[in-house]
Amino acid sequence: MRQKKKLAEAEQQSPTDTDQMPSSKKAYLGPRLTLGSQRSIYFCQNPKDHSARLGSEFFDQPAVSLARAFLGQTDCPQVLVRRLGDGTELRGCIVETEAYLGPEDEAAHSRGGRQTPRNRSMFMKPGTLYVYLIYGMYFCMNVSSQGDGACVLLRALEPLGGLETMRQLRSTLRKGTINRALKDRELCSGPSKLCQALAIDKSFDQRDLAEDEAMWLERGSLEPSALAVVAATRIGIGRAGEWAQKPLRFYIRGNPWVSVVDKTAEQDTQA
DNA sequence: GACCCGATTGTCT
DNA sequence: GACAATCGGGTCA
Repeated sequence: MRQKKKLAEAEQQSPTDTDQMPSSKKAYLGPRLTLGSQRSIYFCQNPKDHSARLGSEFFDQPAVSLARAFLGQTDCPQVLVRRLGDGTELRGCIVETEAYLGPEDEAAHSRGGRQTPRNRSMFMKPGTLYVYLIYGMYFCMNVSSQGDGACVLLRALEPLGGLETMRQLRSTLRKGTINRALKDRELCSGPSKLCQALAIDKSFDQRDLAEDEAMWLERGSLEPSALAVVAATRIGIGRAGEWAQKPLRFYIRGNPWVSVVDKTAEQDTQA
């Protein structure tokens, strides 16, 4: 497949990264905090390489809890790190997620307890990636959570590092003939956009986010966002009946990298 | 096999 | 806001 070939090429080469952190960040998240002695039970040391990597304990919680934990409901937004074949690291903090609860959830691929080769990773241990192809051309990335067939969809990232590489990956992989330069906020503001920006494809399916060498999660270092998380209905699941109405999408209020803003939900969850 | 649908995105009007 | 793109996976005969 052409797209797969491009991803393979991205693994091999990436441009020199000299980009800075987006300037609009401070406007809504306030000053950065340093980690200092801040540690949680989820914080683990990996002497091999990733000192701030989150371990498997972090992922071992129910889907709703994990979906909120990615956004830093109780501390700060977590950072997804992708290391390409040439050593380039792409970083972005998670600003939007959706929880899929498993067999009971009519919107989940595991509804009714369906277990197929495609969604097998939904039933694997918490922290396992579930990557699938949608509409024949896009990938979506989930992280399995506690609970059989339950997982969390990563919908949007706020890019923190490697923006020029992300821009190149997005421009190369996306559809359309007009090759205008993408704005920062167009890089990772959607489940498939972030997969393109981080060069994530089906080969990541069933990998363990707690152990993988090419991608991991780090404890974020921005200020806590406990009061800024909005709970809204999930996107693109109109046929899921009453489950389509449940507030299982979570995002950081006011964050410009969120894919879809729900003003009604924001009024219902006034900070 | 045949057929239908989709946890999306980008373009056009 | 409408709609096309594009194909793997699920379902059914």
